[in-house]
Amino acid sequence: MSIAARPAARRTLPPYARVKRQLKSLLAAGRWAAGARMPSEAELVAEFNVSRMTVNRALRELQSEGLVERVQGSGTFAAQRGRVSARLTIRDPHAEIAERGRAHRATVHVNREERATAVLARALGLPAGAPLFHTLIVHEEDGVPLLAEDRYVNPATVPGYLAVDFTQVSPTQYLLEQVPHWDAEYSIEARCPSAKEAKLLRIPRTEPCLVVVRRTSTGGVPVTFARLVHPGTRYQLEGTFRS
Amino acid sequence: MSIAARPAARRTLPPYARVKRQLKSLLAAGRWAAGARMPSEAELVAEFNVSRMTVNRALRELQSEGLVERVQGSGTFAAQRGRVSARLTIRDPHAEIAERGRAHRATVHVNREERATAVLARALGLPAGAPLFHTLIVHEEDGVPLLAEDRYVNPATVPGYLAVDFTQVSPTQYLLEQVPHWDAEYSIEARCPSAKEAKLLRIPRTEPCLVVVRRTSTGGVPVTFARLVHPGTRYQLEGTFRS
DNA sequence: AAGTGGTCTAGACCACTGG
DNA sequence: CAGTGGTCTAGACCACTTA
Repeated sequence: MSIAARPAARRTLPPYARVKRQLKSLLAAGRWAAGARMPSEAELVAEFNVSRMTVNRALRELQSEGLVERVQGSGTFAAQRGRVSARLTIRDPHAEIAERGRAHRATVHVNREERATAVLARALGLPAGAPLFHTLIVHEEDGVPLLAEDRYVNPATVPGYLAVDFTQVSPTQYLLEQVPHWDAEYSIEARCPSAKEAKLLRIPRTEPCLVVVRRTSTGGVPVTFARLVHPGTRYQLEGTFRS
Repeated sequence: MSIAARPAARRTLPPYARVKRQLKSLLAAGRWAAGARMPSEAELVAEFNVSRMTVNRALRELQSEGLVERVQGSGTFAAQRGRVSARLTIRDPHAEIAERGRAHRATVHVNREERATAVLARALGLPAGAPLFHTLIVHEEDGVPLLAEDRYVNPATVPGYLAVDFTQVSPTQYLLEQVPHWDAEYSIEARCPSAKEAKLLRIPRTEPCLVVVRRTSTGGVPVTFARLVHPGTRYQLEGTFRS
């Protein structure tokens, strides 16, 4: 046998991956219009000669990547085209800084109960004027401010929130422990900081910041609404994806 | 039977979800240190009285959410704590704008072959001075610039790239069709635009921009290196996640 | 009622890791 | 070598949608 036969390439793709790859190619090539119905699991079973669990896995993963939508009892549908789903990892600031071997310090600027303004009430699904918890914490790495974390919390879901010592435990970490299962929506944008934020972060008002606005809920009940402001020169989000 | 028994709550969670939830809670509570070994599939099978496929699914999903790492032949290990995995959807600008019912226009400012600088050569895994394709395209929505897309492409992977009419087909769309299976790394940061970018986007140099830098490869071969600059006031990224 | 996806199972074979 | 994860299968039951 020639030693040059197969340098280091992987053998054959496993069946579920082959199904996935084929469907991905067809989706990318526009085989189905957005929203159009795709072959059923049974049809794919016949076409690829694999078991239903195998095509099911392929389709489930395509769904989790946002490439198809599936509706029980109805079918599998092509998602909007030209869409790439990426995974973004959001770290707890304390853990992230500690991992780099730097010193993390959190300064608590606000930690109190307030009454919900109309906007906040809507974001947290509470009546206007309802009590809610508010914290404003600045995280520093080796004395350099990296993040201003302005957060509102629904008291009903995390009653002990205000009693936590946030110089020791970050809100993210505490909330992850208290409410392990979330749904969230977030948006990321570039903005100049408000005057207050600039002062807290000790940057000029003209310095671009990465602003992450996040709203989380658990089982349909809103939990927290947070605005995370990172100085653009000191911080960036990173991620990977596969398509 | 009382009709008030169960208003609208969902029934019992399916077994794989219960396994997942339990492990998530324990992970969040710090039951295993980062990198520590977690119970094997066989142990979880015994503990939860489910089949191996069921715990396998739970663990696979936790892995895809970045909460555990799995090594064949070795075991399942807790990932770093305080980590939340989010899904970010990156849309093709043409499709995104069209979907809003707005007019999309792409202006091609650069479309040529160039020689790789040292930095670009490294990013694309080419020797310095190697030829590569360069496009610089500005996307407008109803006449307002939304994105400056500065992209370098490895000619070996997409030889026909320069011949495409990018006023009709966006690079993203074309590349998705040509190279359906990617790996990518990206970073997101807030920056002021360069003088050239400010001019292209018709914004002041002081306006914060969301800058996405993305490097993609297929099967280990680099394909493209892109810098996407969005005016902060006109664009934001959005996403969802579940934990 | 028929079709579709959601899920579970019991057993199986393989590849890889570790001692 | 034993233990671990990676994957497949054939059949099953259920819930939901559609007609």
